[in-house]
Amino acid sequence: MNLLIIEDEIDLALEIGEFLTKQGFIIDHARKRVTAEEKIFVNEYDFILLDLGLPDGDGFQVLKKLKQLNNREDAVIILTARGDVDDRIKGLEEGADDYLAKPFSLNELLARIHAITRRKHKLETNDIDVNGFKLDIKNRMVSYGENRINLTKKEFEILNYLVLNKNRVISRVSLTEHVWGDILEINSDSNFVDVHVKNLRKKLATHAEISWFETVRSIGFRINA
Amino acid sequence: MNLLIIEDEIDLALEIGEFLTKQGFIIDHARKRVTAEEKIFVNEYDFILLDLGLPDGDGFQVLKKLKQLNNREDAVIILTARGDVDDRIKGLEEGADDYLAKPFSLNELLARIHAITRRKHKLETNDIDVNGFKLDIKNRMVSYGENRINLTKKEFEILNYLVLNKNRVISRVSLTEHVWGDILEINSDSNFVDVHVKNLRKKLATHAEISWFETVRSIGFRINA
DNA sequence: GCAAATTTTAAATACTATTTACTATTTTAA
DNA sequence: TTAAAATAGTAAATAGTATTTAAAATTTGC
Repeated sequence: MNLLIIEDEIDLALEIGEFLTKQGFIIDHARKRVTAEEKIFVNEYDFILLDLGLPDGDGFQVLKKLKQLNNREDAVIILTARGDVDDRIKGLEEGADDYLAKPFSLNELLARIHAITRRKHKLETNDIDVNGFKLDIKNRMVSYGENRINLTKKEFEILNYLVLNKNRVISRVSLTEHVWGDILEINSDSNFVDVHVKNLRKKLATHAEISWFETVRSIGFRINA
Repeated sequence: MNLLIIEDEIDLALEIGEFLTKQGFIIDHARKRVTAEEKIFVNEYDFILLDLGLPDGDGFQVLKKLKQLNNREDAVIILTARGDVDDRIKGLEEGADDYLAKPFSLNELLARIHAITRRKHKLETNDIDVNGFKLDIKNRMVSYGENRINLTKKEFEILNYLVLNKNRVISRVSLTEHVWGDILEINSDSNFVDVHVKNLRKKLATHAEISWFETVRSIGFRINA
């Protein structure tokens, strides 16, 4: 999953970034309103952490611009100063998914992210069952019955993203965007996505039949469940 | 569906072209006003992406010329610089179907294209029912009841174009234009249209009776629904 | 700083879609 | 009724895309 931090306090942004990178997230960072907007127009994010007080404008402006775009599912978490109740209310009214009062613990942030994922995909728990395979999104573990399947970070991220978007064709571009980050910086005439998909499939296939993990020719992949 | 990109930034045009080609679109490209106009006179497009700032003139001129032609249903999406509100309004007044502010994400473009298709054909959703067969235009999937039907790109495009123009006879030339692109570059004494229609019919017919998929002798095909 | 694990690149192979070329069948109209 | 035209069907050649493998580069964990 990819995440954009819109925050001018660089130390804070770096701290969050480092923590979430360890959790397998792909982090992008904008310090100013304009850069944030540029990034949002071009890339799609699973999560956006939005600080309201930016040097060149108001976080709400960014939120408004985002909401004008079509077909976007970026989840927005607003970062406010503690006690600033009005901002929180306004944020939620403008379509943010959650807010977090500064200072907050990184674990709290992570908990919110998982909560939003559950809500967005209508999950009861942090576990998802896909044709007998169990994905534990919180602990980033995959198993089939009693057998643990050791996936690398990229393999897990691919599976995770496809599973959360099951029954939809996910293009290679979109998969790249969410698992590797900013498309503009990626060498697109390589086949690294396919190689990882191959390795992932091989690991899964040792446990069961995986015809539900389809390739959609010339577009991308789809997991049927 | 075919689409003409009128845009002088070659990198942008190529990026859009590559993305939409993967989605099954047939792409044509003009960098200058004059070439764009020539192409419009010769071919009919499902969609035209029109950048306003062209090296040899104004995009509005192209739009005006297009609107003077009769019996045309090309949908026009104007590309403007973000913030240029006057141009958007003028564009819509001059008969454009939508506008898109640069820079934009490719998914946003695709969303607009689908929205226009729905509007143009008065569809409530992205699904069309044709005598029991279900076409999901967004995911490019066809099914009959619970059964998925795997169509190749060309097969899907043929069905899609005929279905969107149901109850009208579509000539081989017109079908060729919209599914294969620029007629001038196509070998017209070949029978590839018929071969694909044959293959498509065969796949559909395994699920149900398809007498509604008619051949109109010496002209083309018609889907009755 | 080294060894192991992971990611990326690159090239070969396998597979699927598209087009061509040809034959068989159907339709039309003299 | 029959010959010409149009369409339907088949199979092989070509083009395009996906999969697999292996090795190089990079990152991670001790």
